[in-house]
Amino acid sequence: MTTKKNLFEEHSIEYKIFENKEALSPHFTPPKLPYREEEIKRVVGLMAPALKRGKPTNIFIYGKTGVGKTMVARFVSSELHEMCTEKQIPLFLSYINNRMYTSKYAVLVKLLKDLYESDKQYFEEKKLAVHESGAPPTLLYETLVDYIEGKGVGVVVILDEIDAVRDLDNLLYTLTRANDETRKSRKPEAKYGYVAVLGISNNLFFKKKLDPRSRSTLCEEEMIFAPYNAKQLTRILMDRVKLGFKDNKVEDSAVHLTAAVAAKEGGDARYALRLLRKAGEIAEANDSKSVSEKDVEDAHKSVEEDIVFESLGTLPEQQQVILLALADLTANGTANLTGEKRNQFTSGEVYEEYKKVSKQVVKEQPRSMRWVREYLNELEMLGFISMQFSGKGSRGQTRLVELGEDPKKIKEFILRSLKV
DNA sequence: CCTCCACAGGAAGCGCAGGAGT
DNA sequence: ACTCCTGCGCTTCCTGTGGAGG
Repeated sequence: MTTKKNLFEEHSIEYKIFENKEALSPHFTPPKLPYREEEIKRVVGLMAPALKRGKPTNIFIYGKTGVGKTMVARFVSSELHEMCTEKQIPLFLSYINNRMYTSKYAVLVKLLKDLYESDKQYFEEKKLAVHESGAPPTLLYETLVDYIEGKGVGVVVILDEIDAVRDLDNLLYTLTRANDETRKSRKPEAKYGYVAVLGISNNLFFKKKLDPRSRSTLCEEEMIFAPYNAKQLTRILMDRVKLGFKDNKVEDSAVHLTAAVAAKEGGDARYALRLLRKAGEIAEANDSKSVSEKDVEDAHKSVEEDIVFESLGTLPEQQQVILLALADLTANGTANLTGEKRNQFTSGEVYEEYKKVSKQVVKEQPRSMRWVREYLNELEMLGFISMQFSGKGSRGQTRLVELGEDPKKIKEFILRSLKV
């Protein structure tokens, strides 16, 4: 006897444990942000001038992943936007994730596109063109200034993961110059306009690389978000449990364990939620009547692997090849004269291995050493490897490269991701 | 002390894709 | 349709640097 199965059948199953799975997703904005009241208050204070048609203070927010930086920024700015709309104060809000827009040029194009989307009418009336890549940068800049001046609109740009912008100095200079220009040329009848920047980063050290002028621009006001501790995470999770799960489907002990694990991982709330969601999925799949500690433990392992694999998979192919080469070196543990296993390799050694792997595994011409050094820097920034200068003991000036994760797993993941 | 090693990272430039201006 | 630009990914060339070797 044939059982006809609809393709969508498994997606139409009613959940027994989840009430609203969305509430556990990283994109969900909860109605309340516990333990961030102070930070919210401060950002509100700094942005408040917008309500009097003044330029908000530029803000730089720093903190590890999953400590609510983006949430606070988006929450406060959308409230501000709401209030401005109510009071009929022109304000434009743009959220840009710099992981996707990694140059001044790309950011400018994105910003203009957003402006166009929100105000097509004005753009067409004034015959301001929307530019795609290829347009001269000065033209992009002029369009931006024209719009701000002509409309007298305040523009608040949230630059998330701002450290990913390669020519950040240049970008900040351009944006602030737009301010000076609109202010200078303001005729009595002209309306007020400005660009305010809210930068977010989880890498404090990048600040040192900025040139002093752009640092003082960006960091007019600096805020540091501390990681959540286990107790705070528990409360955050409890709130979400109420929203995301049916009543009494998550054991208290499971929540506490999740919070404890996430606290140890650096107080990352996003991680905690992901863990809880995975635990819920496991419980759901097992047809359990509630989420238990055991489910959280199981989720811990699989989430850990998911995260590594996901981030590995988004890397450019050549960077994956480099990691593969490094993993090979580390796994084979090329013994030195004294016979001990090494896990650090000079950039030259990595390059030699990379050349081999690139030709053999991916049938491709290896990149030049100069460019591989650039790749290595990127991989370090992303935390896949760590590097330090070879101090004494080594001849010449080089850097020692070390893999951050277990070489066997990296190897397995990359081979899977490259499909070879 | 000087020189050399083994790189680091800046500068210039090249081919390409793709928009602007004509 | 064309020429002129620009950004992007990358190579080539180059100067800088800190310890090792003589």
